[in-house]
Amino acid sequence: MGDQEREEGTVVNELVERLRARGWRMTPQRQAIALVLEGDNVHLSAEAIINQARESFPEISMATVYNTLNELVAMGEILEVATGSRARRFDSNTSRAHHHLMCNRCGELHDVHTDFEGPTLRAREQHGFLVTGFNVLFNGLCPNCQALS
Amino acid sequence: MGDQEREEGTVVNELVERLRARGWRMTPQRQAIALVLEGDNVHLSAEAIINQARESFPEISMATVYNTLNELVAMGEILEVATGSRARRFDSNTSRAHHHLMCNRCGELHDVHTDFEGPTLRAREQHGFLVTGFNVLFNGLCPNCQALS
DNA sequence: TTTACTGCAAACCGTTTGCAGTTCC
DNA sequence: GGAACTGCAAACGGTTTGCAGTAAA
Repeated sequence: MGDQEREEGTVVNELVERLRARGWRMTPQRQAIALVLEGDNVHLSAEAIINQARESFPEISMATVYNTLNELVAMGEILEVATGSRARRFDSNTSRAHHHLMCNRCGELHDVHTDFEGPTLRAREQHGFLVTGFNVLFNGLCPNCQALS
Repeated sequence: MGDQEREEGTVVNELVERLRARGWRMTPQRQAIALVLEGDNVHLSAEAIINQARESFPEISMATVYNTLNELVAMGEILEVATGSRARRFDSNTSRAHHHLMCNRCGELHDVHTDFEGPTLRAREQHGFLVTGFNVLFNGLCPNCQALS
């Protein structure tokens, strides 16, 4: 809170600028959401995004947040992480391909960058698919949860 | 249907035998579920499992299927695949570590086996986690969906 | 002024649960 | 006989939707 100061009602935020450039109407709701999504290691659930967005725009509704998140995903401005858990997790880091590390216990997520060029599937393992990419989900216990067990 | 014949009401199925050995009561419901899970490349949703189980035991209820699937996952007899989609997908292949290939369009899943020993995270990328494993999800278009687009 | 966007609240979907009744051992 | 299991149906949590009203451009 407060890292991003408002200047006469306008948020300084790269995502806001990109959305404006795409022709989006820049409502205070969308600015609040963009503010939450700013940063390098943001992997929030929709609920967490709503709660944080309410800090700068208390009246924002779930519907608006979900609508916005879905549009952002559709246009590639944010990513969805396949975690296997019930609630979706959104990742605002689209600038560089990366993978994820998740805590089995509390669900904490981190971006990770690996050395290798990535696994490739031999032709016989492709089952006729046109393979377009892959994601690696590392898992383990975060420092906090190690201490607890 | 019919690959696995009943012999005087008893299903011949390795999973059934393992569960019996674990002290499970072998109800017809559980046999029906085990029958569905038999095979090498089974990646069904709970709904699909219910529907297929009803072919051999029509009265089976959702509650029983979900209860059973959850217990099977908890005891490691089946795996859950993190696909990022809303409905869970269950994988009955626990005999050999493997990864998955999913169709972006229709959600079809395949087991895949990769050459490499797997990505490793340099210490600085572990963020203090105790890393216990990883899963790779390849994605692309299955043959069917390639033909459609 | 126009039409994109918002909030409400009800619906939705996959999953879980409490409980009374049944069945396996 | 008794504990383990089942089915029902209601509840749940996360997400989506229709629609009437509001506000950005």
